[in-house]
Amino acid sequence: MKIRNFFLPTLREDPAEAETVSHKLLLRGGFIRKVASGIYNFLPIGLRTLKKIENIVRAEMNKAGALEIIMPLVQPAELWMETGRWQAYGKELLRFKDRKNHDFCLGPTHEEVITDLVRGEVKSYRDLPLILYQIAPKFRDEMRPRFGLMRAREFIMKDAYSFDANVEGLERSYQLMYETYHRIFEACGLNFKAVEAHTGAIGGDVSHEFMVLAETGEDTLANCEACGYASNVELTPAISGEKYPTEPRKPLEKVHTPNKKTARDVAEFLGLPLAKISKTLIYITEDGEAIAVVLRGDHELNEVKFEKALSGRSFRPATDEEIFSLTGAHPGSLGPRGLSIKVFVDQALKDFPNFVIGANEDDYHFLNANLGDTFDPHLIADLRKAKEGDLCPKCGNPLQFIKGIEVGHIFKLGTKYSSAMRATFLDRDGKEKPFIMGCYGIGVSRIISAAIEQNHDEKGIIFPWQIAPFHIGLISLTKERENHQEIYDHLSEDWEVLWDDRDERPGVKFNDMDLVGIPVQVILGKNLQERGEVEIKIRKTGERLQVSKENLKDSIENIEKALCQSS
RNA sequence: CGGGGUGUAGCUCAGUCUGGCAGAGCGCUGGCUUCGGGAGCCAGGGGUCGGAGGUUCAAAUCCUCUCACCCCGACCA
Repeated sequence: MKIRNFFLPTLREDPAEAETVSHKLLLRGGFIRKVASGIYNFLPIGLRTLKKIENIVRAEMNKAGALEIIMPLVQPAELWMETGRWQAYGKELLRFKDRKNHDFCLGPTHEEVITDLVRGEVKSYRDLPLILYQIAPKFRDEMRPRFGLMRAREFIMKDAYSFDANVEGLERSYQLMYETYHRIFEACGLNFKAVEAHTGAIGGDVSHEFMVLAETGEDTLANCEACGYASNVELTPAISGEKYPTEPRKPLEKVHTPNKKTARDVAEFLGLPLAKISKTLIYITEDGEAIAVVLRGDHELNEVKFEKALSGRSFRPATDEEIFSLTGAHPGSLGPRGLSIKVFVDQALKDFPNFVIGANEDDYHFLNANLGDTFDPHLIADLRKAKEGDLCPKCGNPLQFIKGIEVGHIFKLGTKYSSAMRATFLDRDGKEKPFIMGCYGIGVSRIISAAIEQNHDEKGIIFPWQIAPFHIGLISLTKERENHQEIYDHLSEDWEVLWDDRDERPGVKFNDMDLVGIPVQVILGKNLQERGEVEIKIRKTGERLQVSKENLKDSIENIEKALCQSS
């Protein structure tokens, strides 16, 4: 492709609307343009990258025996009512009416549609297992779209759904997809990790997330180098390596702590370590019950664990007014002693001697609180987030905490949707049974952002070879066009080449080529005419080599191999 | 939805406090020179100052309402 015939509107300056690296570079490199918040045009070079990823995903899914289909973005409310998600899904589900006043929504996911399809067509265990997938736009009306393609409202997703006759079949399908996902992300040249994850709104019990490792990731992963255990931190059991000293229980002592609101303030004021100051949080469940949660001052509540402790009931923080009427104090002086509501205590406080609690009286705390003596909790459980220093739940070695971007998520759904929608088949024993389902998502457009977050420098993007919009950027610095055309044709036999044939200054061409992240640059300068040599620059390393025209293809082949191996 | 911020040329932004001719750099068009890391000079084109209403002799600037976008939080594949 000659740039003269291409559409590549690059920007010299960072657009004001972008904050993160990938968002800035996607706009500057002419990959995307915004249409509305969280809604983007893909320009030619952006679409090329998207298609590269799609094709890798498609090839691996097909290899695994999955069958590609396309389902509609617009879906009727009736299907969503069958599973109850028309009510349950919340405002992310964009609902509207057609001209006949019938309710519809834009599909944020396709469990209902696929289950409806399969229940109508598949009647026998003989037709199972079946894995269907699509690569198609999704719409989720995110309350806060951000970071360009990272969290868009309209985005491209690969979603696959498996149908099996029994749990053993689901296990096989799940495992197949787990392995396929590894192959997909490897084939994309990404540095990633599969972790145990929370199932969220899709439902089901077991799930894994696939995380692209990048410092700017929104998720935190706990990783054990010793045994390979890895989980999303919202799921990681908090296992401390700390041993509490056996210390005699001292008598409870009320102290004046004027205007000391945070655990940190109180610790400083009392001259005690932060860990010794407990904090009490008040939450209200969806059915209106107030619950107090007590944690060590240096620990944070894990909301996923808390929700499990509430048997899945959702909750919200209590307002200051509610807190005052429940405890008689304001936040900053709350404690578990003497409360009439249920008290949940994080297990880190078990056997923790003589800690500080709020007195439920403004500006007062108690020293030397002890579980059992000072108050009796209704529940002692693992409620806090795992943190630096905690131990691997599998092997007991210290965990590492790293940041990641979620690009894939696989779930075992079981019969959640098939039962609700009465999607059944006749099994070998002649009995009617609901399909055992799994679902498997990949954020195809998000991968572009994740790849850039993981692979860039101050000059721009450094695409992995496998998903680069072009393999070779050919830069003409002199006017001998016929010679250059010949090299362009020659390279195009084996690779996708973007030829900068513009009448621009060299600096402009170099900077644009660096910006858009094409892995190999071939620079045609004076040496071509004088000595028959061209220069190759490797975008990732900055390495430059002079090679003769004759050796050009061999050199690039070697570079290609090296780039594909290292990533 | 709560808190904060920004809307002025295609892009980045100044001008708004203290009302008085609509600005700069980059990009764009034409010309001359330049040509291995975002060139120089000359000449040009380009604006409902986000929108509506109000105050005023006069509004980008002050007031009211409204819309859009960005950031933080809550939420989430």
